[in-house]
Amino acid sequence: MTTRWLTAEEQRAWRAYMAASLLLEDAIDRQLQQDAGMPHLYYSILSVLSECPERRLRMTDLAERLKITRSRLTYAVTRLEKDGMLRREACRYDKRGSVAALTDEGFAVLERAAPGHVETVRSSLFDRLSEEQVGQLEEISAAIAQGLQEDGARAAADEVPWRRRSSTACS
Amino acid sequence: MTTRWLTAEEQRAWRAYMAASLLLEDAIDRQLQQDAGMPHLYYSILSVLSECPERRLRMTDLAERLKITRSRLTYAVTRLEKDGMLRREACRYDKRGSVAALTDEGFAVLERAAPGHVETVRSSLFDRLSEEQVGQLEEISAAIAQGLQEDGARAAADEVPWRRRSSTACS
DNA sequence: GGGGCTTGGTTCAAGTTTGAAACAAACCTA
DNA sequence: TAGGTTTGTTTCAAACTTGAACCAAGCCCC
Repeated sequence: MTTRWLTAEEQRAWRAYMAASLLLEDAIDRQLQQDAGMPHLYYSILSVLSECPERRLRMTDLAERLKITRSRLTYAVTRLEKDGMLRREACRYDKRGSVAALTDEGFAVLERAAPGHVETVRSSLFDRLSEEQVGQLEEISAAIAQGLQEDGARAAADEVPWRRRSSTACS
Repeated sequence: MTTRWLTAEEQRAWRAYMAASLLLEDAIDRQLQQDAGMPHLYYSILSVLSECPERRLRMTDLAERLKITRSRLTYAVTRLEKDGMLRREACRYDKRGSVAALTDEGFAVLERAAPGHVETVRSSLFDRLSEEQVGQLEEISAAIAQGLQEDGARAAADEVPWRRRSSTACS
């Protein structure tokens, strides 16, 4: 199969997207590092926890929500725990499991950092977009994310085909 | 000033965007690591060089095009040079300067890796979007990138106001 | 033409990410 | 119920990124 190269328009879109996503992540990381002393991912961990029932969540679920690897999460949680932002607890149902629980201090830090963070997201992103574009961005992003998650699932299911999920024998 | 929190729609867009950009970068990095033995950024360096006159470019210009810090580039170029993908040359006009020049081997590696890379970009991104959405993505990205670059420039100009760029005395 | 700032680039230490390997608990299934 | 697989998490080494500090070489300007 001969390569389906990118059209001129696709190239422009791809390059613009690359530049934008790099610059945006950079701006946000810098702001949070300045004002909260942690990179964006770490802030997101606290943020997700803060919205969970009882402000706690299993490691795997947390990793899944944030779309990061478990090992990356382990490292981040270790640091956040050292800093007192959260605590690791044993899971009551599954002795293998480990649960990250936001501490009061973690919640306080989050509350203090949130306004600055939102302001950065707003001024870097939403202030530059029309209302219509916000909707477009959501749809585009959702389409991409959905596709890639399916891919991931498919790949996981396919790897090492020996006696795999014997669902209604699909040759 | 009270915080302008994100609306429900903005939150959805923001989360979808975050997920998509993480997943996309991951997918691309994984593919390139597999097939070309280097992460996306390193591939991009070769790619940019390959399109320059004489396949060479000054470090600072390269960093500027890729929107990365000089120090990050230095590290990457050092590795790529070790691997024989490019060579560092002295700049003829400016003795401080250093120029990265793509080697034939680097070019060959790039050519070999390009089809797989394009296929990944296509299947992860463009295959999921309508033609209209490609245009929207470009506009959205361009708006964000432009805004953030201006911010960067403004910040650089503002820092340490003592006797700065004495353009037509503003304030 | 000698300070003093700016620019181009690298270096260094500290922090983060990656992927593979290790472990242990849970889940089959013969 | 023992043995083999899967699942949840951590560990480890190697690779990468960050930001501040550094070193030259250019630039200015009195």
